[in-house]
Amino acid sequence: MAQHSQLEHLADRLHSTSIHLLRLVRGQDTAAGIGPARLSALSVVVFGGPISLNDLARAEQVRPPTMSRIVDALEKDGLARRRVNAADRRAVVIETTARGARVLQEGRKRRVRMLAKSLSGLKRSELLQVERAVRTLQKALQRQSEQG
Amino acid sequence: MAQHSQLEHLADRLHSTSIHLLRLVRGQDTAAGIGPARLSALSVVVFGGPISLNDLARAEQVRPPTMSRIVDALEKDGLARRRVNAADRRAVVIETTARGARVLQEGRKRRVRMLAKSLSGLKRSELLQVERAVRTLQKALQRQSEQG
DNA sequence: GATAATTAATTAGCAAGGCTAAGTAATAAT
DNA sequence: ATTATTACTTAGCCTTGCTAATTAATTATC
Repeated sequence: MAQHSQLEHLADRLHSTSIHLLRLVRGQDTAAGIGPARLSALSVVVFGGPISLNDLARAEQVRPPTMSRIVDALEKDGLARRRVNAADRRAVVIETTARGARVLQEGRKRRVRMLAKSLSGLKRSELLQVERAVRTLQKALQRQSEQG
Repeated sequence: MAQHSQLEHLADRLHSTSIHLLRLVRGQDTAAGIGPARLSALSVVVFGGPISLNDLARAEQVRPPTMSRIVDALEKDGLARRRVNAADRRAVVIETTARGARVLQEGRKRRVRMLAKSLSGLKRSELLQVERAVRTLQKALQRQSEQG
């Protein structure tokens, strides 16, 4: 019972902390003229290389129509481009442009500057603690999304 | 230099972990017929008690018009109600209803069940580690949003 | 006490980003 | 050859963010 209630409380705080963290960086992202969904998708393409629309949607945990529109916007802004997959002409391959890679890095910089301001008050030991916890969480979340 | 790059990496992972965590619970929230913004605002009212619209907007880090519409939706669903502040008749006081408190608890349960599944693979020591990190982060984020 | 300035909330209207359902085109299977 | 499946897009809905402009109440000033 104490176990359950503690876990519930932790889940609540995790949720609320995530919400507030994202609201904090939101201003920076939109200042770049690129929203979080676009930035996140672009990041997958830049770091992971060319990828099909379906795979990108899966990676971002959104439905294909949603990703299709996000890619529309990225293309319109010259941050990514579609290419037909020659081997399977139903499929498209999404790849970044030089501009896309540059904008992504700038977005990261802005974001990290904002978060760094928040984290700068923390002691070295606290930073390490957060780092370890993030690694733990990522592992747990990934396991979850793989299973379903 | 190593410092900066480490901090940048941590910020990136914090950001991405937050996004993925929220996407994970999103399905559960919308299953309750209540979106994340409404749930979060309702939670402030339920746990913090009656509050003015402006203060609620500030607490949720959104603009008053955004909050006004969120409260509209909560009212329409019978989860909260507006009351005129007798002392200052420009202001409204938002308070929860019995149904609001109940729905919030149900939402929490659904969410915690989902997160618990993710966290259930963690050792007790890892849970404590995450708990400490969350507390640290909350402190840091709060300080940030107070300063601006 | 009347007028002006400020404050609290709302309304109107836009954009991003989530969804489902339905359509099109290409490939795979029968 | 026909049928089924697959990849993606289009159309249309909802939520949630914003700014600008409006309304109503309070506070400050003359």
